Amino acid sequence: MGNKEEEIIKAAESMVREGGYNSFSFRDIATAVGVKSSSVHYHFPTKADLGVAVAEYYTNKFLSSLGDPGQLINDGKDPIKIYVRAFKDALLNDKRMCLCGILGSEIDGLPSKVAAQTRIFFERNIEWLTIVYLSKGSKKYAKSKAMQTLSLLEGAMITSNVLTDINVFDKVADLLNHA
Amino acid sequence: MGNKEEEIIKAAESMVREGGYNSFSFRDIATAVGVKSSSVHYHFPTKADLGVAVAEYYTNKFLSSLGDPGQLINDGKDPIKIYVRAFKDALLNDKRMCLCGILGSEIDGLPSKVAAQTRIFFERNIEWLTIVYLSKGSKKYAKSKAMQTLSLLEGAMITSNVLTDINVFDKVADLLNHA
DNA sequence: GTCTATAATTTGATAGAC
DNA sequence: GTCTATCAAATTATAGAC
Repeated sequence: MGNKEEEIIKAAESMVREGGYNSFSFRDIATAVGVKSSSVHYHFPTKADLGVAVAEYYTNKFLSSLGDPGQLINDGKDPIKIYVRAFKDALLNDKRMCLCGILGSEIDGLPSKVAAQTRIFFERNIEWLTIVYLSKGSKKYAKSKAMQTLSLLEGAMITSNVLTDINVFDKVADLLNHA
Repeated sequence: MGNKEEEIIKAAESMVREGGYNSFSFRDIATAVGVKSSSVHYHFPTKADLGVAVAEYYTNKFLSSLGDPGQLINDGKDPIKIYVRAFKDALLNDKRMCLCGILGSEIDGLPSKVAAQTRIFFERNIEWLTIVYLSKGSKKYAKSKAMQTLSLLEGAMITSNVLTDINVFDKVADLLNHA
């Protein structure tokens, strides 16, 4: 991936996470990275292409930050703690929603290929969590637990953001310690 | 509220819930209710005005559908069951996200008065749930539990919508029965 | 209250020079 | 790869007739 491509994707990530897929234009992106909008179109022909690239970039970044669940378990670490921390970091460092949480909430209005890529974020996260819960012994409900954890944290980010109180995230996430 | 105003608000509600605040235009609304866009501006001078009205309308509709929590408790009903059911109804009947879940995820990109009205939805829902959890005896954690329940259900709607599987909602909401 | 007309700006996108 | 120039369509919004 060229340097400019990554710059564009990062600018777009920030803008989607601030106000959603329809909240920014190619000109906004161009200004942010110091080129003209036609140059952005050179790298990403359509807005949907850019949307797909951003969702894919974010998904890979997020999942690789988690590490391999099997490895974490072998190392005696608590993968759920790490998972919760990853969401909180997104909220703390970037002071923003989860990219795929926003895209997910808007999914019925997205171009189909952006919607498809958004779905992949959810599927890969559920896979990751399912492996963890399987290792904890809940054979039958591992996938349900995975979906609960993901949903709770997406919701926690929204509520925390709406109430502009970072402590809300911790209070909500604490449910995972008592379930 | 005039009849046309309500028609406009309902059309806008549907469109926001499909793709967010920036996914529709005054012309879209006008076409949907059979008038010209200038007529929509007559009722709601700016888009932010319409956004506020929609968020307020949705909040009142949702909370009055729940009923009074004290009354429900007195009647020996389970308010949490009713609360979960209200979210599921929104998903089932309208086949759409929670309006304020979408607006909440986009909140940093919304006009400030729309953001403020969105915040009110969250606050009023937390108040409602806090009354319920206080009655169940958890004095210290009632508000935290309220925020957990609201967040879980908002997340459940997103995940269920993204995976286009209504059963996901039930599986996620089931966490409330084991916490 | 709704219409026609229109303004001013923004949008996603393309053609072609350098 | 980036630029200038440009396009057609869409956007929010207003003025004024009916």
